[in-house]
Amino acid sequence: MSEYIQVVEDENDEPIEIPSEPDGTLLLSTLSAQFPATCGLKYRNPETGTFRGIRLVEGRLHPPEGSWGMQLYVCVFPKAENKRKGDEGQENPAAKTKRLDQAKCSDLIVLGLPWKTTEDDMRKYFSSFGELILVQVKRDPKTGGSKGFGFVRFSDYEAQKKCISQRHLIDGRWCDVTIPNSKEGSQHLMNRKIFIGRCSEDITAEDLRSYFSKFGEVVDVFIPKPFRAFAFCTFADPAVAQSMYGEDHIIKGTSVHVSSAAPKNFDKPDRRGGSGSSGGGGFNTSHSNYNPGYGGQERYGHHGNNASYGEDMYGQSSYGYR
DNA sequence: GTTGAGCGTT
Repeated sequence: MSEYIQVVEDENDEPIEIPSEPDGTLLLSTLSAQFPATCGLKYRNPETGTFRGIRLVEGRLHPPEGSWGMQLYVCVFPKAENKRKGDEGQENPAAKTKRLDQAKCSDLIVLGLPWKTTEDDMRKYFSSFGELILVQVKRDPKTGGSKGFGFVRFSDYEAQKKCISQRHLIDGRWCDVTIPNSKEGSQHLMNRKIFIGRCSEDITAEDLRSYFSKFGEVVDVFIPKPFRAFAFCTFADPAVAQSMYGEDHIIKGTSVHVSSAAPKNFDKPDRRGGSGSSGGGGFNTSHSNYNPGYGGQERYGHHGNNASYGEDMYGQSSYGYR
């Protein structure tokens, strides 16, 4: 049964009521719609006053005793920066302010631009979100050809938030906008996406699109070539993606398994030495290592595809490489 | 055969 759950970011805040799903679980996406960047919930054990963590499985938070009740739940945020061991005891009120202070605009990377898109095109498109103070298309210095990505920066943080919260149809291709090299950024991109495992080779991108469109608007399908028995499907709405995590589906007679799309580059498990925290603040989590050895030279060859589908079939070319 | 692809000459 669906119910409303009282949630606060900080124990002293006024609660916001968040709806659970019909099965009683709370989608992390529902929670993060009200509390961006939150990664979980905790509540105080009434008997001891100690915080208890809420179980999180496949994007769903599970009620502690079968029901959420009138209990107050407190958001948990990733990575308590600034906190040395032993400091845990005091929740200083500055903590919240600190997070708010981070709400500054940063450069945003625009991934997946059509080769033909120019800075003027980008400016035209993105200015609808707010005032732009940077627009760039990255090009090969020799050929002058676009590298298929660029950067924008807004002056208004609300514009930035809006912009990174959705996919963008630019000159006929779906593009992602996110914080460069940041874990937050990649998480953002992942939560609209499902990983489809156990695919058979006869399942085409077209099959996946038409099948998953039953559940919500599909904005992208990706099948690695050569065949590797998995695929990705991106929905316009993160809630659609997250509601499917953990499910099995039959497509063309094959049982495929849907789970969350993990970032390609996972953080190294061991971080040693002082984290090189730049004093500047902002979203500078510099710990994503992006595949240094990869050349990506195919991108410059040609646009012809040995993939199954033409680039214009859906107005985008996720079916080829690129 | 269950985790792609793209990250900035300033």
